[in-house]
Amino acid sequence: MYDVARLAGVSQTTVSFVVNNVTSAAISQETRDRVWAAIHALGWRPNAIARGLRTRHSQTLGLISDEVVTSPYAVRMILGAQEAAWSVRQMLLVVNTSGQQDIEQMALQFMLERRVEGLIYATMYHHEVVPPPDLGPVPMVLVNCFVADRSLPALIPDEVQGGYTATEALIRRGHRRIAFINEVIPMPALFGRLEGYRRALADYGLPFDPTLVCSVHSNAQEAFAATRALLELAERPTAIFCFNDKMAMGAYDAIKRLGLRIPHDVAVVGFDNLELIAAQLYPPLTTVELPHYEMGRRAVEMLQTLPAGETLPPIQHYIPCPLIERASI
Amino acid sequence: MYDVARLAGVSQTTVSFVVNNVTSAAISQETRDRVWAAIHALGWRPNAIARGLRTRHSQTLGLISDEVVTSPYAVRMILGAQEAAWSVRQMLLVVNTSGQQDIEQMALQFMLERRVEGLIYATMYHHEVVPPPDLGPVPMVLVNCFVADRSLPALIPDEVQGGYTATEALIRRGHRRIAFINEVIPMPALFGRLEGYRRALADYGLPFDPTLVCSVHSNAQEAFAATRALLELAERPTAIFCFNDKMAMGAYDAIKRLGLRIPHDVAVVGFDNLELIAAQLYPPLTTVELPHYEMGRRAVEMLQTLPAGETLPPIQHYIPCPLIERASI
DNA sequence: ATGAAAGCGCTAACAC
DNA sequence: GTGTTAGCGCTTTCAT
Repeated sequence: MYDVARLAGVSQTTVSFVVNNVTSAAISQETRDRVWAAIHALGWRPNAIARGLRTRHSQTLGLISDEVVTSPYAVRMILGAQEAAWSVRQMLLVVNTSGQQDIEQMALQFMLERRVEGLIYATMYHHEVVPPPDLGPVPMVLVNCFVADRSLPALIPDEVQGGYTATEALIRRGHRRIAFINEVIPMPALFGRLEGYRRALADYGLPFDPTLVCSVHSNAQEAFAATRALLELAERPTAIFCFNDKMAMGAYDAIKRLGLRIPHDVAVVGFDNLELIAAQLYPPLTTVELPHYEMGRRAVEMLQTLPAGETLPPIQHYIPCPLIERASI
Repeated sequence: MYDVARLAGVSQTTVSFVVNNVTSAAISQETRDRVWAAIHALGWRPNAIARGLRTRHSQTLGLISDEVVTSPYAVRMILGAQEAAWSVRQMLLVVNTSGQQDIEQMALQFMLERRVEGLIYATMYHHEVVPPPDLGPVPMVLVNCFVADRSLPALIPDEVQGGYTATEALIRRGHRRIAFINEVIPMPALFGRLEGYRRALADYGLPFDPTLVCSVHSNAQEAFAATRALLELAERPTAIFCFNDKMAMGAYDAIKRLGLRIPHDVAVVGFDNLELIAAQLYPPLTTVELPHYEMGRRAVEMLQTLPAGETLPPIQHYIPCPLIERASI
């Protein structure tokens, strides 16, 4: 910067002023031009580290995740966060902990040492977490997870609304016997989607029939068997709501194997909106989207709105899960 | 740090020495303990920004990608890069450009201002690129892409070997009429895999039959049609090598629709190893893996080995694509 | 309209 | 074994 100043025949202060467009001390246009010319001539680039030291702003956000970075389920979360950060000239420091506590702890330390101005703690699937306690002075927001006592702000999918939306879509198409193949491992998604399913049924005056609801592990194979069983029922369902798209994949196989057509004979709706599956299946799968992009985006947005030094209110934000209509209902 | 020093009754230098475990000036164990005690008492944490300014090391690597971050194809690349960086205490600054030149240019500037010590430029699929010219003094390695004149080091999948491996696996199972449903849009993967397919055939003394090779867009639907056509051939193939897993998904549908069984009647091998598809398909798909994790890992590894200030030799590294055996052949 | 000077929090010669 | 001191490259107050 001194070199630039010397070449432009001004003080280093002036260079700083023109680079940062400081308005309080108006520099003449002619001087500005000289300075910029010198900058380009020298190929000088400001040193963000030095600037950060001085301003006490790293312009950096930390993103700690368990597996989310590597899971196709949720990569859009990173995209949302990164694009939002980008729009306010911040950058994202990411580390994936593979679920290991020690890595998580160290990652947090590293980020705090780098003076990140906010932290996002994200998980691959919606569940309860216990993040490291010592966050120092930086605000943290949870994405796709929450702490037991709700003492940290969180952005989580509105599972109930998602289950409701899926079921309602089916009901609106005239289906009255709607099966639900649920996940079997207890998790918020399981309870929430089931609750949404029941509420939709109730709201439309349809009975809740326990024989139409089953629980299996969420993979194509178990869903295949479950679908088969469902379709062998005396009064078989005309529509199946699958806990996720992987299961819908198995359901498709079972339905086709029985010579039935989708959606003519049996309608199917999934959950997750995994492009790779939903769009490639035949017919393309109507499904409910997990709002990963939106959660990532809002996470950094929340971190922005924070008047320096303050802490975010521990609000649990339920983000809606929109229906993505394709051709399976 | 001054506060810590005062509390421990030593100079600030001593604190620095114990924090950084400086061996050149051995501090007595008793002093070390006092210093650490003070550090914990005060909850002090070193400021990596100040340290970076002084040492001129940011301990940071930049990762610029077009879509790779958001594509399930390649998220493992980030994992590989991040884990490797982690093991040498570096962190990753990531930005996804969505393919926009201006974002790319700015991202590069931002990273250079933050004094990243190395750059990784990655793309979603294997193709030629023109990265921004002004890299400043930092080394860059390309991942999953290359520049026309090969003037930048690159890590790319060995498509030829991948195609060869897939075909060979089929040949070893006794297949002699092996179809290949290739991609239609010209790209290295298309040419490489075809080349591998031909070489394997030749090496095993099998004739190359052009009627067994077709080109379609790489989606399930077109692969469905292509497979159908292939299976209606007078002398139909007993095995199909699909350009990618999405296409294998379509091939599965077509084979099953014709009442044929996999792999008994027709064997299938894919490419990409998209867990989501390959493992969920029934039967699970044998496929060739794109070495994303490995490319990410090696990229940061290469950046490490660089004696400060030097530039990486522009070697094009072809990373092998291993066969992932499941149950479709 | 521009410049002098005082740090931001740390590292690393060098001195004792 | 430990302390003194001089920066690293910037921003920003206060003078001029």
